Amino acid sequence: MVSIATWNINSVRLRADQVARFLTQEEPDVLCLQEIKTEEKHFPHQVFEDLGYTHRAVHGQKGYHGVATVSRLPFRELDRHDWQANGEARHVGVELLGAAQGMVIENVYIPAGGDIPDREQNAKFGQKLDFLERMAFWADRLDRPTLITGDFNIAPLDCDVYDHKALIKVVSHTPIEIAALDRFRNAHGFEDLGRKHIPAPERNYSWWSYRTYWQDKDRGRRLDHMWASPDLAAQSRSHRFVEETRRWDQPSDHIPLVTEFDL
Amino acid sequence: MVSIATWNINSVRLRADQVARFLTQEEPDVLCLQEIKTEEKHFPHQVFEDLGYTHRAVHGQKGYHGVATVSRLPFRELDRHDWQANGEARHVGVELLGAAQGMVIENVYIPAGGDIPDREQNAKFGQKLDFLERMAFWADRLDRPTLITGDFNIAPLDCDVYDHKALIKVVSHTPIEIAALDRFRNAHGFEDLGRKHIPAPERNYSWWSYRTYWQDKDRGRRLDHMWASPDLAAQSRSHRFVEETRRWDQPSDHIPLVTEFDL
DNA sequence: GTGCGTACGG
DNA sequence: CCGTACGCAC
Repeated sequence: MVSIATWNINSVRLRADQVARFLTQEEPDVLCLQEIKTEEKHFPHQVFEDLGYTHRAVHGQKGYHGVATVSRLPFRELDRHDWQANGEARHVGVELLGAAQGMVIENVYIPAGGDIPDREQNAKFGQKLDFLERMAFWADRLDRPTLITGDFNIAPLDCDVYDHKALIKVVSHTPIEIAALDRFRNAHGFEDLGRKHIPAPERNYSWWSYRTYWQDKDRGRRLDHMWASPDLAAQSRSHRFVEETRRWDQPSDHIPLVTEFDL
Repeated sequence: MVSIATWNINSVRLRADQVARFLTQEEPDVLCLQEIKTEEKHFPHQVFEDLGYTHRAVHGQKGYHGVATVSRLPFRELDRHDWQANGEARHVGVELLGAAQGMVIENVYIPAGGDIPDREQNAKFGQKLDFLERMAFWADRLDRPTLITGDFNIAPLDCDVYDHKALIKVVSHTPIEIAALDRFRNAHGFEDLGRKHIPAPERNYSWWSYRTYWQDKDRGRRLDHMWASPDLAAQSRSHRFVEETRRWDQPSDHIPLVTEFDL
């Protein structure tokens, strides 16, 4: 049994203790972090080292974005794709060794895309769509059991947001983004583990805006995902979202997801 | 018995809980704060109100400087001098009413003066000297029992710094500043209560640089003072500096002083 | 709302 | 080193 977690931590330095608490409590074999918001030289390596997460691939940059994959199983780092070719740190890929030999874990932070869902008016939205197209091109050539996980910044299903009709024109839930995400998924035939294990239309949010935190309206969206190649998906045994982190002090706006695989 | 305290708090909002802890523990009748670093509209009034400090004179500004005098004895606010005439909030004066009728408490935050002790090269140093000259002119006309207290940003005696020879050219301990401070003191005949009660050359520091905090060299300076008119000084019964606040979490770089008067 | 960079003052 | 303000991104 191998368990893999993902969490957009929104600053790994500020929340190093929360990450430690999560790792101690959930004991995943691998944790994929997004928005670490630091260069590797300031990554809190010791916190992970002390908890047995001695294998780490940190792809960081100053202030924004940044991803890291930490593991207590040995792995080999494969690549760091820059699908926008703009130098942003949004991906790191590793291949597990040992017990889970051969499993590839792609950790990605897809661009948020700005506020206006129109590439003429908003270059960031165009970049998000282009990023997804390039990911689709890349996925088409994948030929190994792959888990791609992270913050996709898209809530694809109607039931992935608290109000489908209200959000259909809001970046993260527009038809054009969802179509681009679908092309990417179909390019490899990924299976959406979130909805394999928690079937639609069940509530399954992973993100809540800080701006409406104080309200208790539960205005969530499912922006974080774990997608697996068909053969690997068949080996997934459980999947859960760890919502209690939201109730910790100064929480991230995202919660972690954890999947267990029979391998 | 009336007890008066002074503390450069270095942000009263960030350290409102530390101020509350200090007030609960030491129970001074009056506390003079400097570097509150906030406009009055964001001053944590309720914290003081809840502890019985229902009389407050807050002279704040956005981001920098700012002084406040809080009291559980009634007082009347007298004035807010702007000796630099540059709009900075560096002084507030009050007159105690009731039990301690007639005692005037002048709360002041003298400019730090920049890094270079030369008014040709460093305008801030000139402003500090000018500020002191204007205070001397003002002090010459005082005719009531007055306590002037706060962060004077000058360590006048050789024993008021950890290394007299090393600091003689460092702003806060240069002969020209000390001479200006002496003129101010002599203009009214103030008595330095810190050295009345803790005679030179006894260790008596009130400030340590954040830059050398991690060292434990005790590189302190006596920058905070309580000076009294001769008649009032004769009524002072005890004086102490409350160094334990330095060991609290995220401490101010200054510690509080407390004086008790027999009146 | 909450994070980080930068700039400024100490 | 440690505060605040501001701008930017999400």
